[in-house]
Amino acid sequence: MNIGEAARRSGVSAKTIRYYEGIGLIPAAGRTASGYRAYSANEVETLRFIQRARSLGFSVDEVGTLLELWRDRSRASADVKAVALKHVTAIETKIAELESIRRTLLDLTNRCCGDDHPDCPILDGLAAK
Amino acid sequence: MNIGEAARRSGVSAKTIRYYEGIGLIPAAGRTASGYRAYSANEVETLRFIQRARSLGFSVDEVGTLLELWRDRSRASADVKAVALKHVTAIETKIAELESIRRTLLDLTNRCCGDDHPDCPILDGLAAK
DNA sequence: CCTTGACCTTCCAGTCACGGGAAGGTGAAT
DNA sequence: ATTCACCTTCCCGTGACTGGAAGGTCAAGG
Repeated sequence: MNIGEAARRSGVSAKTIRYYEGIGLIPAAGRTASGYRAYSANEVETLRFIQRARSLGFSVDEVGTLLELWRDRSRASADVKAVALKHVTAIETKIAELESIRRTLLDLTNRCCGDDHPDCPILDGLAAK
Repeated sequence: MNIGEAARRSGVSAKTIRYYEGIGLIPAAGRTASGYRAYSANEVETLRFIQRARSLGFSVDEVGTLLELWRDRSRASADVKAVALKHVTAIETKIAELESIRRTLLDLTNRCCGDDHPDCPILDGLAAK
């Protein structure tokens, strides 16, 4: 299977597959006689794993760790859970930051009448505190 | 006032001030005879404005727009409000994404007992759907 | 047999918003 | 005269890609 087909089946773009190979996240794919990369169903499965992990916000580094655990049959599920829970904490921190920002912005925008006049509590709020 | 002092008073690092000057977000600062950048209280105020806007998650580009509006005495507050509300929408989208991810991850981690055994619903969830 | 078009290859550059660090000049105090 | 903190410009690296150039390959149609 060529890289384009692997990309279609995995949801990871050809460009990104090559990138993952370049940084060592996945081993270098086999090649046809003419130099085209060739992928097996197994490798596509790995790419799908990576795609799902990335879509859950894991960094490429964390995905590397998850891949290792995935391939390691003697892993402890506690190790996987630790990675996932650490990520959950990071996400919750980020959500809290965004909600704080959201509250501040809504407070400012609610106080701004938003008409033709120049007076603007939003700019005032940014200018001084 | 030297750049270091301006940095301390504005909360924007000296490195970042030079960067902002380089990309044209702020006009080039005046210079002393020996080539040091010199800042007035006014310029520090601008930097503080930028710092607050950035800390609310506005992109540097959006900050540029806000700065223009700030300096434009004939602005309509509606224009400012539009920028702010667009940003609020973007933030709310981001929050929704993160909460969706959080729910998925918590669902997976709750089903993973996290002990010495290799069986792991988290990896299974990433591997297939 | 030739061409067309859709593939594939490598490599370089750009994104965003900076931070690190090198190499060298300046200012003020000791 | 020296020390030391400050300043200058310059280029490189970050994360996770995406875009694009220049060129090779493959299968089908004329």
